[in-house]
Amino acid sequence: MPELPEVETVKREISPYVKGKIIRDVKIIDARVIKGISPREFKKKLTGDTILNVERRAKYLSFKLKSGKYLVIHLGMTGRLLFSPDKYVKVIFKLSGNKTLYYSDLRLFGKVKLYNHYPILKLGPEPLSKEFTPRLLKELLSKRKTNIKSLLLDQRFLSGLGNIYASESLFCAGIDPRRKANTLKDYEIKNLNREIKKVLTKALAHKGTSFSWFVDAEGKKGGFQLKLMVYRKEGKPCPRCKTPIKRIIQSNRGTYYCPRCQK
DNA sequence: ACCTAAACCTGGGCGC
DNA sequence: TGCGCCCAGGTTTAGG
Repeated sequence: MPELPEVETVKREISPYVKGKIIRDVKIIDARVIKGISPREFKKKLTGDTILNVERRAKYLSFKLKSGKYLVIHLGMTGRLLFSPDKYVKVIFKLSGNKTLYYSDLRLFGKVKLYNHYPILKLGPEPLSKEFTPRLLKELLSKRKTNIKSLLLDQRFLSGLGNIYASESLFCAGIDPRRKANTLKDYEIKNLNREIKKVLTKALAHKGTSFSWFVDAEGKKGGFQLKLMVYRKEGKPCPRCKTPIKRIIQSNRGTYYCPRCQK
């Protein structure tokens, strides 16, 4: 489900409601989502602690706790943080002020983990940060021989992009997803850098993309699925030149692109 | 060091 | 209705 814009949307929605709240109780419905420690330990360590704030890094949400610990949640493909339960609730956090936060996850690719200290995650730069410049992108690309699409999905290279926004950014930049990373020209790198920022910013303004799974904490869908150019549009006309959109497989993931517009 | 394929799960949608 | 297949917003691993 969730890439940077979706995770950021969840963060913005839940922050005001969970900040300053005490975790009164933790109920674990399915222990498979809890990583690193036993469900008993998890519940014991968390109960009574206070949530100071919520941050997003890449596709991770981290809850900073008063004790100095960090509760880190990755939504995987179908993870949700909700204020009302759905069919697939796996963990229940009872908070002070009569608020309950539900972690729901159909496919169980998500992760809930408790760190004793600030988590060190092996992640590339944030695409919406000032640090992510054409110059930095050029530097990162220069060492890599793999295709540009797969590289954009690699979180150690650049963090926050997923399958939707990788395809969309490459379309907007007019770059063929099969191109070897180190063969991109300077002007293409500049375009790609700009389009990544543009696509993510726009998606964020629409509160993310919702096909079937993504909803925010209030259960509301995003709106960016109406703005997609190529993603999941195989056979449909390219919005720019009307050539049918193609779907290919790269690193076991579907890639959508226009064979005419993307060189 | 770098790259790819498969594994982890459950469900929706389609053709027959 | 049902079966079998393909598809799905992600990450980690095993192996070349």
